[in-house]
Amino acid sequence: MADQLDMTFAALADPTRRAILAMLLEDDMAVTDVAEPFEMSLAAISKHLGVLTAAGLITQEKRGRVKWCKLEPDALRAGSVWMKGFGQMDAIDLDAFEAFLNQELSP
Amino acid sequence: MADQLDMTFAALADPTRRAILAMLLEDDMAVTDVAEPFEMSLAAISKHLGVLTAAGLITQEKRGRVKWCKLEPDALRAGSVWMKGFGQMDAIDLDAFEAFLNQELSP
DNA sequence: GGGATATTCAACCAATTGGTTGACGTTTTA
DNA sequence: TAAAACGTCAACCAATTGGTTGAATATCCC
Repeated sequence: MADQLDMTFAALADPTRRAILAMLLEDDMAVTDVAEPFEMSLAAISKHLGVLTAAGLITQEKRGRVKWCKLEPDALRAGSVWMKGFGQMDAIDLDAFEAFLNQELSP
Repeated sequence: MADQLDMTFAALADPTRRAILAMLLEDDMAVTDVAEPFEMSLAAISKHLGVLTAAGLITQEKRGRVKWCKLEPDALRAGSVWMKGFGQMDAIDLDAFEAFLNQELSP
């Protein structure tokens, strides 16, 4: 199964989903309002929100008939940290990083 | 078509490709040597390297019959910068990275 | 109750992805 | 010169992805 990093990066690899995250940065939003600026069906947006939710990048809470979408920026942490590891190699603990590499290599 | 962020994140969304990047962090490698630890065909690895090259995450240079693969860590910057827009990312530092490593290591 | 609103579900479709195998072109080595 | 090593290409396949439409499920309001 796809692990956390797989899901995080895959979720970010779509411009519609990145745009949704950017919108949610401003404020929590209902599904219908998230969908409004996009030229695609509500069902398509609902699927995108499902991908973002599965990746933990957003959470959804239903109040009445409205489902509110909320950004979870902490979920970006793992991915961001992984990326940063490639820019700061001179600064990090090499032994720990080796161990991390070995773990990535064993499926 | 797919823009730079699309390709960067999509390339990172596969554990084989992340493992390859991690290997290249140690040193430049020939395609055959990149493929060696994986239980899949050389052609499959060649395709993964193509995806990484298209995303700009690695470059390949042929010398003789050997094609050397080299990490291009700067290509991660666009994605890293995008993620930084999401607030808490500023808090990421060395301590966070080491904590991440330790957490990843305990099964 | 009945109609409008909010969202998802199910079936379908085309395109993409990640893998395979076998043939092929280069370059090195014996 | 012939064989081996390095790597890609082409064709194929199954599974996944991103989208559609239409029906279904809740919930709110009159």
